[in-house]
Amino acid sequence: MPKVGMEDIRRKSLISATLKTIQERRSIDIRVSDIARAAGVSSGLAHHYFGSKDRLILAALRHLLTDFRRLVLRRLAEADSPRQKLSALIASSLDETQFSDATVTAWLVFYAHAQSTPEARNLLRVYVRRLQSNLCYNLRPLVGNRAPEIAEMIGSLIDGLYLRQALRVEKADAAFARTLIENCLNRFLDTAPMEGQDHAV
Amino acid sequence: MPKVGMEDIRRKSLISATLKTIQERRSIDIRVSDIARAAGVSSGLAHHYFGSKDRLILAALRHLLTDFRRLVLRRLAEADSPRQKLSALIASSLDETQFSDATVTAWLVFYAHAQSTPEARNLLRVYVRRLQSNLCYNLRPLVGNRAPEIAEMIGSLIDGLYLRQALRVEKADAAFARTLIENCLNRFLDTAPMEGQDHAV
DNA sequence: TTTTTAATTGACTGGTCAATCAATAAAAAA
DNA sequence: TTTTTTATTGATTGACCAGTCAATTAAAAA
Repeated sequence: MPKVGMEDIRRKSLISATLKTIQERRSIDIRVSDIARAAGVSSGLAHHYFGSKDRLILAALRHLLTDFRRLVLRRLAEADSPRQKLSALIASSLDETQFSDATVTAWLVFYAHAQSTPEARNLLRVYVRRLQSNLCYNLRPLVGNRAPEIAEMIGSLIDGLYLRQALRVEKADAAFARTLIENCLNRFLDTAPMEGQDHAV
Repeated sequence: MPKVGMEDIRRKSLISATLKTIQERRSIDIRVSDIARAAGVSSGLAHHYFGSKDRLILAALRHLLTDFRRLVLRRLAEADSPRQKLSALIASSLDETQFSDATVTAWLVFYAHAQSTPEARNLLRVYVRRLQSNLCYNLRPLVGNRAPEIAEMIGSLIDGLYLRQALRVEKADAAFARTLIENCLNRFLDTAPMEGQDHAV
């Protein structure tokens, strides 16, 4: 039933069906046929467009990351000062949709998947590094050369809150998580020496 | 070849073979026959003693958790003051062996596995809750009713540092991670009001 | 209209693996 | 010694599933 230009539509719907299936099954151990059914097509078509299950899964990860990046950029654009940009970075990681059960589950599943899949690992590493350098860049005017350490702290806090959110039955509120990080950050800003260092890190 | 009392030996060696296999493959997607080979027995024997792959994997998780708990208790016993106990809790999570590539990988793999396996999830939740209440209990004399918030922060930091360690190629030093958390904690101790609250959390 | 070409299906193949089971071996108990 | 009991194996079964392929449909191009 070929209406030309279906490819793009199918690819997109297969990719979101993949995410949806991973989220519902709470695992990466899913069948291509399930994904295809969720997208309303045959399993053959999934292979036709993506070649293999692995590549389809990578495409889904890439999609998750791109979505997130879009969110970050949008929020960053609305912020003026470094301090506001820091809040924008925190807020985009811990915005209500990102901190939802489905999204958090997907992240965790992909993180684990990346352990045994070099290409997934690289994709995630890029994302981590980008967040890290964003944080660092905006921290520098505020805390000088303690920026890398504090960036690492904030980044770890975000990831840790995700991990714990994934495990919780009664999901925590995204606002709670944001406040927690902001509080922590403020502690370092209030009293932090503008330049000059104390402990090596 | 029955020398009586083999059961205990086999169970133990199958459990550590399971952990080892998960760590080597960096995945929970492993074959019973691989585990058995690593333990030097047939795959039939693994089923004989554990009934199913699932139960063997749960036993491995339980073993990881018990090992960790033993470490925590040992370190706690050596600490006298609440402040020292906090450091003991941090140090046991981020001790050199716990922060090693193999261990960190196993944790991440199990965390993801727990998303789709209720029994694994419960085991991990118990571990998180126990750490949390330990932290909280020892924070209370130092920071009053901000204890829960700060405990959540430290717990999240630990988990986040694990997650990032798992992703890194050049593994970070455990001492670096400990220092980072101690620095953060100190910020809250130095200036924290003994009682009395500011923001709701 | 005829031909080409993109889209799509679902049956099929081949490989993989968890779990079972009947058989065997030898220590321990009688 | 004979019998029982425990330990152990590896071949086998049955289910599952990724990926392939030949066939079909209908839009688009000629």
